[in-house]
Amino acid sequence: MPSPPLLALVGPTASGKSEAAFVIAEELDAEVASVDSMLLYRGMDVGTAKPTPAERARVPHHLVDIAEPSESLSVWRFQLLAREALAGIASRGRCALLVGGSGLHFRSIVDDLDFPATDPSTRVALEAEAASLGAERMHQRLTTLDPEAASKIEPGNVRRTVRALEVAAITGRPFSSFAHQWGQYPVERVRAAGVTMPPDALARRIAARVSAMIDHGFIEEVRGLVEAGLGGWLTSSQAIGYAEMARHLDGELSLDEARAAMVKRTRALARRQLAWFRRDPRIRWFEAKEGGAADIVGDLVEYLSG
RNA sequence: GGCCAGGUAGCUCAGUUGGCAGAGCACGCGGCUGAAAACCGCGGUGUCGGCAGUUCGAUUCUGCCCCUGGCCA
Repeated sequence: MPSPPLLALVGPTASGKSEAAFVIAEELDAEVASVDSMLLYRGMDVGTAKPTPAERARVPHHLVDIAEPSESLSVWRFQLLAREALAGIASRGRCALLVGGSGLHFRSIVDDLDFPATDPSTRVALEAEAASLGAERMHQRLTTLDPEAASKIEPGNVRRTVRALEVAAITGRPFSSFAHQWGQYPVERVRAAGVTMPPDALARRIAARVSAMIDHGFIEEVRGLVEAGLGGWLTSSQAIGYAEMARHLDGELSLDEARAAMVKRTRALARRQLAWFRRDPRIRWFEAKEGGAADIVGDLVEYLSG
């Protein structure tokens, strides 16, 4: 890890992180490394509230627009690319400002998580088994193979159960043996500021942002992506708004229903993001009001510049 | 004004032959290592419209009142 600690600005979606990040990065002469699982995809701009090219020309942004929506960029690959990006920033003698709300991606950068390998054919076989046997039977099998992992994964969670079985099958090691660092949060690695906001203020910002997206070409953006093949189990097709708007274009949902679903999912996302970051003891929290993180940028700069 | 239907959780409603009120959604909380904006789990938050009456006990039965919707004037 680079000797000046990594700087980070985290928090729930719609809290104004990106906006504040420009100012902070300029103040601190930093480059932004996005920690966002959806900003990775090219062409998904409006619905992800991606900083515009003009904004990104002002301050260099990394880990944005590095994959096609038709591919799924896993956390594992994100970690590799993030390390490259960070090395590049360090080689320029600048410091990196991590900005985003994807908790696992954040930890993949600051905590050197060791993601065990995957194998498509093993995965497919296990998924087929799970489909016929059911989640509980797979979970029972995991209990005999890796009791520790099984105790942490809910019996109804097929996806994680299958993944744990897959890891055991390919690596010969129990899935749980890869999670050693999970409960550790090395403080020296990162200086992180977190943005919170009163729940009702955040809810209003989310509703306003969803409406603004729809007014600024989101429907056209999704139409184009669907025509280009977005759909199925692609990561990109599960992004909030894209799934709902595709259904609207299919005539399954009215525009108002799609809008309401977007707001609902975004609020649920914000809650989960907060739950994720809340227990990271490294994060120093700053409460913003209706105006979002931009209004408290002075405090953020002061803390991050240490 | 008359007749009918209804008033129970933030919303839509169920229910109690009279015995501490319950579903879905919303909301809150939690978990998380190669799909993570994914995936999974936990939690009922309440003057049962108001005031009287009957009763050991009323959200439930009775009376009056208030409110909402529909139909008729």
